[in-house]
Amino acid sequence: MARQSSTQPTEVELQILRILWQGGGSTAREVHNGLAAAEARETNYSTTVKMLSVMLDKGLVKRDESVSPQIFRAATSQKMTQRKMLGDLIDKVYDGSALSLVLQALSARKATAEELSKVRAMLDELEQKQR
Amino acid sequence: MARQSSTQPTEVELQILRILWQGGGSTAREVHNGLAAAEARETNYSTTVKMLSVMLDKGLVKRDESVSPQIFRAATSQKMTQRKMLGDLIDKVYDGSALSLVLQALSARKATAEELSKVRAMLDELEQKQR
DNA sequence: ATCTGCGAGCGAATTCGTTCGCTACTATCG
DNA sequence: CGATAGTAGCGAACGAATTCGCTCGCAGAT
Repeated sequence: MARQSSTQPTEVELQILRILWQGGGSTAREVHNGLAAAEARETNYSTTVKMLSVMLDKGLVKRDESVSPQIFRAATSQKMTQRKMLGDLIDKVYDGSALSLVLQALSARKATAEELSKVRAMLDELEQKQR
Repeated sequence: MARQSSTQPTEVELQILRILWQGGGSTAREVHNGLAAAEARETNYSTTVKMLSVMLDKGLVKRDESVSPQIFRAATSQKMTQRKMLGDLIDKVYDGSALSLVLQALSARKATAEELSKVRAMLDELEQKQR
């Protein structure tokens, strides 16, 4: 049991994690339904259960066995996972340059004025710290 | 032959693409050496050749057979690939919010003053367009 | 007490990415 | 002309991720 750490969550694992992050904790049944709802995913219920058990082995999720049905929770916060995956993407496809990623993210998706001002605020804050 | 479109390049495929993007075009041998140099990758030469042929099938690379040794080139630009992968990441782990990704990217990696000003310039430009 | 439905879990089957061994071809070297 | 070295390609093998079939146990309904 227990591998983890080195590798990123796979596709399906990520989908499951998203459901868990949303609900804060879900039963296998809820995860399965969420999965079926979100994606064009027509997999068997037992597949979902299996995924959860695999993820438990990997340490991606925690399980509360004291209640029935059992409740699954993500082992790591969404923030942490985001941070890690973002870093990986930067290394792998942006040659380590966070800057170019940011620029592209800004230009790719049209942001609202409100969003832009938030970014601006963040910039101000960063420049504060720097001096 | 020819699958593509739906799925992202895999790990190794991405490494190969990076080499191709750099050189603008490379022989199998060059790719292999590049691979060996960059990563702690001790794979056989024929593995590299196979990967290239798989990627050719998928449409990830193009091949110039008129010369010998043949020259491989990435089928899509680095920019395009970045854009696509970035979009995917935003959808998959940031619930579609480019904003939170940008904020996190900015805060995670400490940027230089120069970088920050570039971001600022981009912001200005975006706000220009908006009105 | 039986039947029925759901939770839980195991192990086999399938798919996909990755690796390599082996063969064929070409061109150069002596 | 062989011998030698590098390129090209195919199919098998392997491992990891994903899928499911089938079994078991427990609760509530009949």
